[in-house]
Amino acid sequence: MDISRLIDPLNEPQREAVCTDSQHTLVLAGAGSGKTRVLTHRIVYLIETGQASSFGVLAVTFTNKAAKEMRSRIDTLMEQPPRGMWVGTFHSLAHRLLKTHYKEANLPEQFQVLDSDDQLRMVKRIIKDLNLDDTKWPPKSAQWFINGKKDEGKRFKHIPASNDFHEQGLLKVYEQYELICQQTGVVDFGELLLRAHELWLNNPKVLEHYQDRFRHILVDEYQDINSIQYAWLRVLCGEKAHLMVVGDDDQSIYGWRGAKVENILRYSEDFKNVATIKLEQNYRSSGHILKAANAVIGNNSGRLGKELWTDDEDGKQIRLYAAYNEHDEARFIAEDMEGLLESYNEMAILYRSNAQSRVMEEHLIRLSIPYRIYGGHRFYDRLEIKNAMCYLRMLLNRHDDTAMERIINLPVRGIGNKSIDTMRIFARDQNISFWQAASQIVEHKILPSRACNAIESFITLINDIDSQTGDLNLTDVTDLVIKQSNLIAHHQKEKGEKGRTRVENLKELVSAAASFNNESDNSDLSEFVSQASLDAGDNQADTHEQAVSLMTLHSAKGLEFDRVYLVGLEEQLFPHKMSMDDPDGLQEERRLCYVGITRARKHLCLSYAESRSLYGSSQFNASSRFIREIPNEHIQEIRLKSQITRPVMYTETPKEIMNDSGFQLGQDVNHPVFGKGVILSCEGIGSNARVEVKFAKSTKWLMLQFAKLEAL
DNA sequence: CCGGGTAACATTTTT
DNA sequence: TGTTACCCGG
Repeated sequence: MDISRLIDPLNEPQREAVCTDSQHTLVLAGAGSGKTRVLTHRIVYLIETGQASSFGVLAVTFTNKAAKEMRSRIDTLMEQPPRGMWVGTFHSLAHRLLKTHYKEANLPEQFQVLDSDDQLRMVKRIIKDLNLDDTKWPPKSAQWFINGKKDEGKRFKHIPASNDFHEQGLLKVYEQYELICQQTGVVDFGELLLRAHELWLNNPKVLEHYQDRFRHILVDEYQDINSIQYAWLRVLCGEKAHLMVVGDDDQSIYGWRGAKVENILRYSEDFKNVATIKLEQNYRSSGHILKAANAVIGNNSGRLGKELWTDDEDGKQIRLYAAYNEHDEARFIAEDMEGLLESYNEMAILYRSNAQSRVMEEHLIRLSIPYRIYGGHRFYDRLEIKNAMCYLRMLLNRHDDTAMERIINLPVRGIGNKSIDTMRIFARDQNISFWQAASQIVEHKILPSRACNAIESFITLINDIDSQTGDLNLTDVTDLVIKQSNLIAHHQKEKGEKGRTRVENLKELVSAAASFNNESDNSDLSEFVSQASLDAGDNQADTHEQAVSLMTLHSAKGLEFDRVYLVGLEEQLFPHKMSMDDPDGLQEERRLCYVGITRARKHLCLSYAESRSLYGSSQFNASSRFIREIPNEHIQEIRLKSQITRPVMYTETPKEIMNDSGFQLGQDVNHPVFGKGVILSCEGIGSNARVEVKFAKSTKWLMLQFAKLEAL
């Protein structure tokens, strides 16, 4: 077998990693050093040299996207697509295991996955049922508590009773929550991992089977692994498996949700015979950018220590723009992009928090620059989609209370809150499911006849749909559901753009079902519903359209662009005020900055605003310490064009700077419609001259030739 | 059932 | 400041 095509394109450390004989391997892969390449080549290498069969390979990632990417890259490397190989996220693998061994895991065959939305509803209800004050125990934080515990691998029974009154409440919620999940046969994300781990521990035979099978286990993004994922992996590996983990301690940015960098730092202690390989040659960014990244991350302590280098030239210096407010910042970027011939697809604006995107949008729209915001709600999280999915869930399992509660009066069929309350209490007292409660209430006419009729119509509806689905395929079932349930009609009645998009989304769901049917050759409804909760539902519908990408630094991890604008580099914002006082928090912020810088291939532009209005009030923050951590020789400061002034609060008397608008920054003006305002900025010449004015209720850009502005 | 008014809220996010 | 969730009145 000729493996030169696998080996030849690699550099020395990459090759070492791909060909290692070591049982355990830690690959420290810096940003842009080719880690996915190492992982995929390694897998194909193992198979083609006969060291592993494809059945014996397990590769774990964090996101579905990464799993998909890995799969397709392996497929292109291999002469024939490998069979029986497991590639997936921790969650999807756990789900698969639990589906197969549902009995051993003490789950119903048709158990469903509870997404965070459903989870929150459930927690809310429990808090209410327990008569807990939801101001003292906000559902969100109870949810956070539960998930945190599960990420640590702790069930209610593992947690010692607490003296703290507040924690006692949380524990009660947790206890009740576990109970209800078990009763209704639903499993949340953390539970998937927890159960999968317990499956190993409680069923030695099952464990043994998988230990025998998976002799080669590979894990991507190892720095992001949490306690329960680690535990699961540790048990599966046992003594025999070969474990290769790939990660970068400098890119650990999910500590706040349970990821433990310690796992990567401790790897050589936890496993024996570890070969450590560092990938430090970077193939992505030019010199200045890389050196800046090294300098910044160099301020962190406790690193495993890597220093990226490149064969590439220094390239362009990093530009630094000092804006005087967030509008100036956004305007500068939009104008900077406007004249470029590069493709918009190769540009990104990265920010620390989502709230920053709006101003950017405004200015991009103004210059008609197409953009796409990442990290919105996932397709399957949209209201109308969730509703439709709940109908599907009801077909699978009538006792899915969460689903039923959501759709029993949707579209409206005259079952009011009072009736639902009665049903809920009835169900709880009798210890039966919502569905059973509904049937009995109808049967014994416990509610007024109008309500009973309505409830009965719901029961009939579900049964009717169910009886029609007999030999239909998945696509047709979905289509049937959205029509028969009247969801389409319901949203069609909604006026405005909203209703239209909702109807479109519902139709999109039918095509999603169709493609699930085709791609995975699977028409199992249950699988489809599970996949929906485990999959983000690919947000990137129109990737082909040219557009600038806007996203948070977190969601930028793993991506790269020719031209990156890293904005809002101000103390309090980045590093964020919630994290900066804690040393670990600050280090994580710095890693985030490192991630941001290393996203850029050729151009990086940093910016900060001297004044930023956030949540109503203006803040005057110092520029971020991260800027100062970059040596000067890599930075080129950009000064403003002559007609625009620097800082100066608008409330103060502005400097004597005139521009083509004839107005001064900070000047008070009056507008016939909007009333009194203050000039924030001016731009354009002659008939294009326009000013930005802050009025009492809004801030607007006005064309001077049209707006009848009066100086005060 | 809708719509308006208003109080509370506002890192980061995948599964 | 802008959004959103929730409450009350019509």
